[in-house]
Amino acid sequence: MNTKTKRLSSTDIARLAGVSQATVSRVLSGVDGVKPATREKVMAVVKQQGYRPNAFAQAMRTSLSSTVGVAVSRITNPIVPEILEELSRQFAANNRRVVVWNTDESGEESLIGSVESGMVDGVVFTAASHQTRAVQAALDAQIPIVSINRTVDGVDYDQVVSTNERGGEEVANYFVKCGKTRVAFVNGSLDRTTLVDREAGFRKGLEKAGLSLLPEFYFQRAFQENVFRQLGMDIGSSENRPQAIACGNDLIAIQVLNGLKAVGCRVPEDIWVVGFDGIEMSGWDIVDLTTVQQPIELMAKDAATMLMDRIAGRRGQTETRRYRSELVIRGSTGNQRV
Amino acid sequence: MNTKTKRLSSTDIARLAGVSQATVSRVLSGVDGVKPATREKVMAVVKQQGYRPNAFAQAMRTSLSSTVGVAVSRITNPIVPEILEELSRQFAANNRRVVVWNTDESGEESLIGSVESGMVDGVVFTAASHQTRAVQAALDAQIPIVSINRTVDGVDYDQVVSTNERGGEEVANYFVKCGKTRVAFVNGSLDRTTLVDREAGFRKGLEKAGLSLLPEFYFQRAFQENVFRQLGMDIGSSENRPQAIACGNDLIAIQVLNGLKAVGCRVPEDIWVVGFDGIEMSGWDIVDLTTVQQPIELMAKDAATMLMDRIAGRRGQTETRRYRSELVIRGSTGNQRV
DNA sequence: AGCAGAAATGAATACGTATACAATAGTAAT
DNA sequence: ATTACTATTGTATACGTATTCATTTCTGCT
Repeated sequence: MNTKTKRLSSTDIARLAGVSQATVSRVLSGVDGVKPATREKVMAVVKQQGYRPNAFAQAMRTSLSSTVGVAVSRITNPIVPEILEELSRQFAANNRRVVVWNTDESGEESLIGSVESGMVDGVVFTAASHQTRAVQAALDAQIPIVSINRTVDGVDYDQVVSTNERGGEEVANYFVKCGKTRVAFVNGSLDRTTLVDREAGFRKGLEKAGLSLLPEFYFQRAFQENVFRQLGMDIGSSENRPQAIACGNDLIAIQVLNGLKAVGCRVPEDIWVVGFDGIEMSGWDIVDLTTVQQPIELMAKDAATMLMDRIAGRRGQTETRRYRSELVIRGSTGNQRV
Repeated sequence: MNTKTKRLSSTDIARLAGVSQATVSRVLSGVDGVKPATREKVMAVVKQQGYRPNAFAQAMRTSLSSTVGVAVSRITNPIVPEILEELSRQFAANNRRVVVWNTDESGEESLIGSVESGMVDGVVFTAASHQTRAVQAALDAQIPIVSINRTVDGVDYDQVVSTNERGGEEVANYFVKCGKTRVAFVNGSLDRTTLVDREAGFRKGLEKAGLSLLPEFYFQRAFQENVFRQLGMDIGSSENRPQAIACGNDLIAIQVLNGLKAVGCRVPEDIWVVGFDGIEMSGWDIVDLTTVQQPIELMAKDAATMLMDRIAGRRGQTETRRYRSELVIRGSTGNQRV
């Protein structure tokens, strides 16, 4: 326990196996041109000594880190772990480490630092706001990036998006067809393109039906502890409340549900609520939230693949892949189909 | 965009600043003994060129990676992001990168690989099951580790735990004092010490009151999609159901709530439910789950600090820090205080 | 057996940094 | 001005790997 044994190097293995360091390297990197007998002899020593190549020396020599970064914000929004799970699965299956940055606080500095110091071979940006400088840093460092549900004007990179605007429109259509004409929209910070697009689609849908979103029924707040719950309470206890509320994402919708419940406003009897994202939780019996679902696992998988392909130099033009989102009708709108 | 510019090295900076590479290194690592004028001259070039030291070369030279690993399992359990958020905050504030391994699938191999190849300076293990080999790998590699709510017999390392057994006992006492004598316990995989301890405490509490946990009211399942929801449905629709259910953690409890709701069994009127962990969601109005709350942020913060101290060689004996958990009474037990 | 050519291995080197050691410039005291 | 320092900078080297180039060892064939 106290005997601080030094890590073995390929040179040590070479000495023990009676070969040169170059041969050890060749064996471990799996190039051919090594005699099977030699290979076995080396591998025996490697196994016996539990040797692993030093990742940093490898990275320095090859300028490849085998590490990718994932930038997330608000990791406690349940959609983030869902994305992370799939990304981790894909990257782990391809022998890549995953560095996660939570860019809420000082995270962006850390991200930029890692990118600029060559720590990562590529970065996945997930829907988020305060990462514009980091995107620029990655572009400057000529490191491949992919984004999920996130767009920055004026720069082009591979993207995976869902049909956010169309989804918003679909919610509006649904409301209209069900006779809900006094409708509200609750949104978070407008620095996230997903939220902007969803709202735009919703407004467009209303307008196509000859309606419009009344200013007193439009609410925009920065995401903070209990802000949307309070909003739900306000809406639920107001005399002249809307018949239905559409929300920028599921987490907002759930907080609104909390607020409504807190003031005894019943869903769906007194008011309808619709979310956006289709997080797993939305399907729970105790949540039962109608939502616009996006195939988030597929999107994450796609993003991982695109990034790895680009890192390997297997891609040309940047590309934007669009996934169709889908309205899933549940109890928060009385399970009412159109 | 296409001009693949090479990264600059400290040697390049040295040349541009008219000094030696060693001086550049001295300036950037902040050692004293550099004339202020020289320092400024170098820094000017560094700034102008946007130079950042190569992280891998630094790591190789110093054998310090400035990276810590965090091993999690079931990242979609909401307590995990809560822990990750606090850990990220602490580590980012100390200029350390965070590598996250999701050890559900192939994750453990990846973890072991990273540890053995010297990728990380230390590892935080969060409550989990299939990481025993990884713990051993870290110990073998003499890399500092800290665990949160996790114990492996026979090996000693720094730990942060909450009073899991005592919490379980407290739930039993609560049930008994409220006159609930026909009680059930629903647990997940017993390879997690938290779950084992909570169950043990619950049983102990019952026994102290002269009761015992009936075999037909003890349920143990491996965590899988809808397993606990199905269990909730079974319990809720059985003729001879218990008066109250204690669960190994909040996520299990919530799935049980889902199942109960699905079969129209009302909480708390028909049956009580209690969770364990105190995830944020448990306090939501639409969940309103009585639970044993642990100060998870404090625990995560403590774990991060302990790990960094040990990496810096500032710690002696291994230590176990215990945090008091606390029963938080909510609607799933009718808000009934004792 | 001798030889050409292929196959396998070894020797040498570079990656970019931090640091021990050597060398130089600067300073104060005589 | 000379000495004896100290402060500052430069030179050289090592970290552990992958890879180029040179060298040796095998083959098969005559």
